[in-house]
Amino acid sequence: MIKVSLKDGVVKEFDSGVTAADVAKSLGMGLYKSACACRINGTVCDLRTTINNDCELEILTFDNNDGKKAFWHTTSHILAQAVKRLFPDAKFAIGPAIDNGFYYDFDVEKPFSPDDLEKITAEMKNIVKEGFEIEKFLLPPDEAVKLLEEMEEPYKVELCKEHTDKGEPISFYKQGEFTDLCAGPHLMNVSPVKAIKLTACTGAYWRGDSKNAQLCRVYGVSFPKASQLEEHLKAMEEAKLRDHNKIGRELEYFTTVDYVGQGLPVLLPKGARVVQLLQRWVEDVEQSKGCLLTKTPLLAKRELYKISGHWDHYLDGMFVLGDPDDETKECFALRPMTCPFQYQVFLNKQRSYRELPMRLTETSTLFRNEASGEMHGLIRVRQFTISEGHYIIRPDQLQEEFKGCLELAKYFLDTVGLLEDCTFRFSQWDPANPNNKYEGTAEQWEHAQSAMKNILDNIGLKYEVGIDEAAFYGPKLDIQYKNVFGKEDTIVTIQIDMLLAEKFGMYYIDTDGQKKLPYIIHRTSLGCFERTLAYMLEHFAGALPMWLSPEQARVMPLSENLADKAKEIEEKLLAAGLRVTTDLRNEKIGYKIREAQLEKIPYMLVIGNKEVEEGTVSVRSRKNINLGAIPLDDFIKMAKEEIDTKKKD
RNA sequence: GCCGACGUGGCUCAAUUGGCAGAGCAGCUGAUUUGUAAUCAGCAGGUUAUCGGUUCGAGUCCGAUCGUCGGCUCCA
Repeated sequence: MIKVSLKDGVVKEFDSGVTAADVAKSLGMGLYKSACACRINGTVCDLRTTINNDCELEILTFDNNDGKKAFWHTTSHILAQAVKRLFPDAKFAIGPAIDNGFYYDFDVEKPFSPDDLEKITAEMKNIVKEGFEIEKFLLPPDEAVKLLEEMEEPYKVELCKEHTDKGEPISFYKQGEFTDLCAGPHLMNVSPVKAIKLTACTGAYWRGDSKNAQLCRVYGVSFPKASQLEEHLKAMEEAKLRDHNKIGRELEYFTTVDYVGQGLPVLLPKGARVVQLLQRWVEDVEQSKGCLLTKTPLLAKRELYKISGHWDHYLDGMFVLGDPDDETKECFALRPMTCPFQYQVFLNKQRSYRELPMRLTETSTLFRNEASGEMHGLIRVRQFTISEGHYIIRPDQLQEEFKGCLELAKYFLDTVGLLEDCTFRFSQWDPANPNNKYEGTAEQWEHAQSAMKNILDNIGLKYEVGIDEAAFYGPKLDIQYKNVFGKEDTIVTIQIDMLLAEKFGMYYIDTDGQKKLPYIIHRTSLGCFERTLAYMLEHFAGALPMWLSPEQARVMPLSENLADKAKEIEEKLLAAGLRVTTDLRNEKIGYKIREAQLEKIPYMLVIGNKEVEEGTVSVRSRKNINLGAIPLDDFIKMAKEEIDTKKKD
């Protein structure tokens, strides 16, 4: 007999060799039926896993993330089975579960059309009705390869061969006539997959390398119940209503113009105002924390980028003015990064260790010639302005300065309401990167990365590791944020650079009178203003906090007779430093309110005869709360407090 | 750059198998002088993204370009 520890400390005894599914069944048919996978001593496994020793066991249902993933992974196999039936020539690549569903990559002559996807969905439903049991079997590596070769699945053969040198058996899953190489885990049966939706069909490169063949990737999502699928699709639709690319245009924060160019948004007065407010705030806070503001050129000669390494590593990403290959003529390029420009401030004269840390900061406009398919609203653009900084430090100052950068970024992100949804990624190099992306020696990289790891672990920061996500000169701590579609981008990055100082001959005279190389921390504090604004628009669904609202209050007289009084009130509010307009149009109050609500104006101040007599304003907030008549001075006081405290909603 | 979807007044959308480009909102003009999410009437607004092709005839079919959206790759 073995002892199995279950949830809440319950321990039950079973015969050795019992499966996790048997244990689930013994706990109740309800649990058994809804079980998707299990966790044995912390490892996610199949329910068909046999248990031979004492262990901790958790049964995972669809409510659990790992349970969901098993459910979705099985759905991806059902998708593959349906494709095999309808398109026998399709070759199969990979088909994993992802955060919000699953996908499967196929090599097909012609990408699937929306019509094809409908047919495939119908076939998937048939397969679910056929109710196949899912069986797992193991083969020795050579037999596994042989089977996949017989199945004429070249991609699978390639995947399988990578595991053969370990000598361990290779696992396969089989449902009805369909067999797939797979590590699992999977459901016991296809039947629970009741509600399926194939959401998209796109291109994706084999092994994520654009040099490889492009495959046809089908995305989908599935649920045990139709109602859950409906809820999910509804939630997706609602998320799209917060899309900054939609509301940012509707609310007149920005626009784009075909003949200006892709990735070159035009900030309209409201967008420009918010960016201005953010910039002033960031610059002021940074300087109060010991940063020195710089203003450096937006372009430079090719020679500067040759020193920095950007010419070798980043030429494709730069806007070059002149012929880059004609060495006899001057050639300029718009700057894609601030680093080499800001270093010139340090290089201006000989520096002492006493001057370090030298914390340089700049509101820096950058230009990157991104691939045409990459642009997205304000999140991914070709010209953007970033709160960029380079801290030139002594090696012994690394930990403290790095922590300072992180604290600063967290303060900014928290104040604008985005920190709670951020995640942290420790981006490391990949010594095996095939494109010769990284500068420096393995020793230098190990040194920089272990220094960063120590700092992160000392702080106790929770982070994920991203291999091959580093900058060409050093490791990064990336602060990541997801847009309304679930796509993740970097909002803030803090990087340790032990390489570039030497390239630029940046030395300081240390206490011993010797020239020493400093370390450099590259960091943003609030990231790029356009991107941060985009995320704020999504987070707040367009209703930016009062302190950042381009228009904080709107005065609305009930009739044109009160226009003079309304203007007087507007003047007082403007004098108090509030951003206010007056709606003098000859319209009903309901109409004016409706427009102000749709524009997300924080406060609407209704003025009638009663208010004029009393010296009050009737205050309505955009949260649909009528605050009633308030003395004007009291409203000003209330508004100023909300602004001064940078209240988040 | 690659894969897929898409592009009709400022916005949201119509326009039968290829057969007169239309509506609501917004705008302008006038009336209305208003109490917390849309007052009424009139007027104007279009080389259907651009260029080319097929056709008696193209918003509709074909090709190219530009742009938008979702992925891939890349990246703040």
